[in-house]
Amino acid sequence: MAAWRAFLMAHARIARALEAELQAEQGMSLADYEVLLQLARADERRMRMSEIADRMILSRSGATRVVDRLERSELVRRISCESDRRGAWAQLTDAGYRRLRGASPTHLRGVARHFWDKIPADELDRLRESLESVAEECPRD
Amino acid sequence: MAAWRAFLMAHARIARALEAELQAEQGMSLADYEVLLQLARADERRMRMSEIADRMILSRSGATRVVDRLERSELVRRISCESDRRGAWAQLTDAGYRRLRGASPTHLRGVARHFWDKIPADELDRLRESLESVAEECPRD
DNA sequence: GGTGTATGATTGACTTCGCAACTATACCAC
DNA sequence: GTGGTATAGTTGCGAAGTCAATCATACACC
Repeated sequence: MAAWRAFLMAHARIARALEAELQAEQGMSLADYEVLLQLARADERRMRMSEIADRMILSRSGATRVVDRLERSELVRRISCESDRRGAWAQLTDAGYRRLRGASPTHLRGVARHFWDKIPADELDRLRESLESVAEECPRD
Repeated sequence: MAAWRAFLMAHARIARALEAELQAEQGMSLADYEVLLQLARADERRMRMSEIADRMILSRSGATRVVDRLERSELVRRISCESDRRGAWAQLTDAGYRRLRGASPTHLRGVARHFWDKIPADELDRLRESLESVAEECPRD
């Protein structure tokens, strides 16, 4: 049980610290950052709404609202899907890409300081494996 | 970086699953459960508001509101502090204790199924150590 | 003892997110 | 094609949490 509490504790503290740093230095939320990052890595820098929801572990309405916000800041644009007219793509704009690149040093430094650096390298790898298997087998909705 | 993403992923999925199960079977949120649990373990089953905020990694106003909710359900009562009249205790009521005991099997089963059981016992221990050190050294506000 | 600052808790305004309901489109069966 | 069901996304509403401001009390210093 101690491991579980440590897990919750670590998550809460790190997430809060990263959020605060990103907000202070870059005026961006962690959620927004993560979405921009996923989009930047995606093919043609675009993803379907539901894909965003899945990767972010967000409800579908949650995805709608994140993209709403990002679209208002012109970091992302919506493109309706040709092949399935119910669907929509969210695509990273150039401004969005620049914004992401601008913010990433802050984020990477934060993750390093609060997470990587505290964990021995060999343990980091085992930890990744364990957590991946935990996430993998967890009910997907 | 993969370790960090796995960490986020695992947290999001497990927390969501536990929340859903607890809500479905016991009509209780995870946040409320955790507060009741901390209170049950505390001396005289009571804690100061700010202590609750710290342990839950919540803002002070957040703590006020959780206790508001629990007080409305009569699972907790507020007692003004004798020695520092600005302060307040939140104390678990008997009903609150029964509610906690009623809900704990659901929660424990969930943590076991989604977390413990997926991680080899020896790794679980190393993981706890790593995460504790991570949480420990994280800026406390 | 009076003044100034720090601290515990609460409140109001706001943001974010989930659920349930809804719309629009796709797909399947006949 | 028509009807029924499933899926993609959005929207209204409510729940929960934050920040900044506020109030009351404590504490320190002169």
